[in-house]
Amino acid sequence: MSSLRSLDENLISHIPPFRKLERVDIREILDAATPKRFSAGQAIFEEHEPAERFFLLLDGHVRVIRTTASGDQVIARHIVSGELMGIASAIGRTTYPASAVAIDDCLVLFWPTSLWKTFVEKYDGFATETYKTVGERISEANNHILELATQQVEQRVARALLRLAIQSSRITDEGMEIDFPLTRQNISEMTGTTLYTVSRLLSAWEKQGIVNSGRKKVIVTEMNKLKTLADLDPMADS
Amino acid sequence: MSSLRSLDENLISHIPPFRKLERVDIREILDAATPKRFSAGQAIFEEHEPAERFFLLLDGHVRVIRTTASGDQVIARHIVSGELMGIASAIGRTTYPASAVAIDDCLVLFWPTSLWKTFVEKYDGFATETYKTVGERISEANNHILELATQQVEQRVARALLRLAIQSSRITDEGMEIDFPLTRQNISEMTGTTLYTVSRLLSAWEKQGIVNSGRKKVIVTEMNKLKTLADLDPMADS
DNA sequence: CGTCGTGTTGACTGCCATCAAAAGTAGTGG
DNA sequence: CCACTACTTTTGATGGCAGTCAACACGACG
Repeated sequence: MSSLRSLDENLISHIPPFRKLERVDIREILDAATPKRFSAGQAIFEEHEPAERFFLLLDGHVRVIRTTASGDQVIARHIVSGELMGIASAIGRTTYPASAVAIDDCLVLFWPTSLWKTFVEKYDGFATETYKTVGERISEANNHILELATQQVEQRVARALLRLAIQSSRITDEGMEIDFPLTRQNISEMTGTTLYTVSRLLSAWEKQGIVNSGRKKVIVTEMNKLKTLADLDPMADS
Repeated sequence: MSSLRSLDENLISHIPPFRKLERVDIREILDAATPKRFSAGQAIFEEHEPAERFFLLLDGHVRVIRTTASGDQVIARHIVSGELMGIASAIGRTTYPASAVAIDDCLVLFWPTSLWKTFVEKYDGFATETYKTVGERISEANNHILELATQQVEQRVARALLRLAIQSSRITDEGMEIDFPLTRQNISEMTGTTLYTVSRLLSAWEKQGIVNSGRKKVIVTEMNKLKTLADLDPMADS
């Protein structure tokens, strides 16, 4: 609708960090933003790179990835539309702590990191809201640690799917379908296991009618049963 | 030396978040602080409790613990003298995300959470420095996730000991002795394993002359060998 | 129709959790 | 000073969860 030179204010006016701002402020923020498209598979930023920009994902899905010295990959989180990313500057970092890769075609806005300070000082509520986001991500990370340290693979995979279904799925007549391509390998990288084990679990769950999965696709048909697996499962005699 | 009513300014003047402040400011901050002692084993604050205070550890060691629904405990981190803790307010939380327990006798200062905002606004550099701390803790958490997801128990335990030795040890003629009581169970809770496995590892390492351990005590005698175990260990034929 | 990425399954292995029992170490109070 | 208790540590025996390797099936896409 609007040209690249003049982004529509409604694009971001409802998104938490900007929600409390006046139209004028939003106008200013948008005028300072650069929009950019990324196609599926493209890297938006890379780990260890100087954090010269911070981003807002307007459309699409992004995977946040860390890689070990030995080449193993771990998926730290998924970013969905409306979330900020690459906000290393917020926490005094000068490089990105992880890589971000577009899962499907994405539309993002970005700003130079130098503007972060301005945003925080000038726009009331921006700081508070983004630090709340940071806080939530810390909680997520800590929960992840707790899971990895104390739970079995089955529970971890169940939880990962639950989170994805809640965070980013569309409802079909079959159930909740995770709305971006997701392979067994991806799931294994989210849960610290192998693609083989994930495949076996999904096969088993498919037989029990809990999920319905295919190539790069997972539909959760029975949330409740999946929740049972995710919690202190009383270990059904399956 | 100084009475409780008038804390010495040198107590905190060298600590990062306060380092850049004027003496007057430090005076103000100290006058608003309440000092308190905790004896070994006492809880300083508990998970889920409303975060009414934030703390500065002046002396002693503190363990930050999270507990699962099923009763498993995980040690998230250790706090050493000079660190802030319970800074949930910094990241928009209203409750503590974990419990803090005094490992040995501790001396802390605390302030009501309501002062956080004042500190951030009034004292230049305080915000920047503390957010840097937050950033470091996020990195730690993410590294921990990476380890749990990709490494074997042996490497994780080696890394945990390395970190402790670097972060909080005194040098003796035997080597680097971790300077607070630490049991096999504690180590297992840091690394997502069992006390039995930790015991076996330490026994093996003792035979190889890498560590020297006893009841609630660990001395690292060969940092380099431990580092080898912590990294991509090329799997010696031990 | 061939190729490549993805998914499935079986067979095997091994790391590490679990259980059990005994030995070592502080700290206590008689 | 010693016996007693509680906690911590060690070590062996056993079993199972899940990783690894290999082979094949399936589906998408040019």
